[in-house]
Amino acid sequence: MPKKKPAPKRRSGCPLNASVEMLGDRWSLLILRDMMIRGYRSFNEFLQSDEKIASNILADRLRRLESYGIIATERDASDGRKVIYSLTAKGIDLAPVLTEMVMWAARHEETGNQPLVRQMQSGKEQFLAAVRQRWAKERSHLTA
Amino acid sequence: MPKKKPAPKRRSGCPLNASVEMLGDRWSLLILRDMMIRGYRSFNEFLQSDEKIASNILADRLRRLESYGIIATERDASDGRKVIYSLTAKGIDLAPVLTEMVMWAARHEETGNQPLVRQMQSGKEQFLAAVRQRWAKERSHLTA
DNA sequence: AATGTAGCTTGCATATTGCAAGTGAAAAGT
DNA sequence: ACTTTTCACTTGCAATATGCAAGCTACATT
Repeated sequence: MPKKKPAPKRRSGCPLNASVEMLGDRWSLLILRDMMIRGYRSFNEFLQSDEKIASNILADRLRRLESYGIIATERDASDGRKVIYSLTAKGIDLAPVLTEMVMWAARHEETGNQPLVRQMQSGKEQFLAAVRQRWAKERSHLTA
Repeated sequence: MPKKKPAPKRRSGCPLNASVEMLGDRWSLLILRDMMIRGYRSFNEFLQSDEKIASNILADRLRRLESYGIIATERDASDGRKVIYSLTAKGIDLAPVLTEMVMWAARHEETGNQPLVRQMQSGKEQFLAAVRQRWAKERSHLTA
């Protein structure tokens, strides 16, 4: 368990409010989905995602997510233009939140019946384990 | 399982995007928390909640949540001024989402160490069962 | 050297939010 | 009965956030 932040001034002390202040907007969770499920890691990949986020908003959200410790940025060693965005442990811990949101919408709304949904429904815990494992593998070069 | 809505035009077909379009703002989930966990049912109760939502925003969010079928409204039989807001089945199905968001923040942020958090951590499934049971009880007058 | 690419920033129009005050109908108090 | 409160909002307006198109800078490629 990583150390917790001393919490900036919030509207209330409720943990749900903390989550909402960090993630409660129309883009942050979609960026995290792209990182967690699709393996996106660069600015241009996020830009080209289905929902078509504007580049100024994307830049702002990446900055915010980093300031919360949910994602980390590093420069690409072999290409000085590229920035690599990756999930921190705190970010990967959001997997259960995303999973529940996907399952809820799949259950109550007419959405694309992506393979993702079936994968989640057929075994939530296995799905989460797979996400975590992939994440650990991708990070291995940082801790090695 | 209730019938799904034919989905208004969305930015994408991803179920997570559907969830974010319905719930991705700074207030909706807090209103649902108040209904689900605190048992709030009236406009004034929501207004007085810790985070101090503005009355125009509250009115707008209640309208939106109703339009999505997440909450229902009825007039109070014994007081013609009062409107009673309650969760639908679709709304109560958000309990796992709220739970995961609370547990995530409690784990990674310095938030008030409410009894709620401990209750959730000590047994998520029991907590969810309790919420659902309380909800079923409150609704019994409607289905009787 | 010229062209392309990645990750942004800037300017500006539009939409959303937040604050304070006000409204109308119904209930409670006198 | 009539005055005051309560409840669920609405309105006006300033501040903030969002979205679009274009531009910019540091690399990288040819």
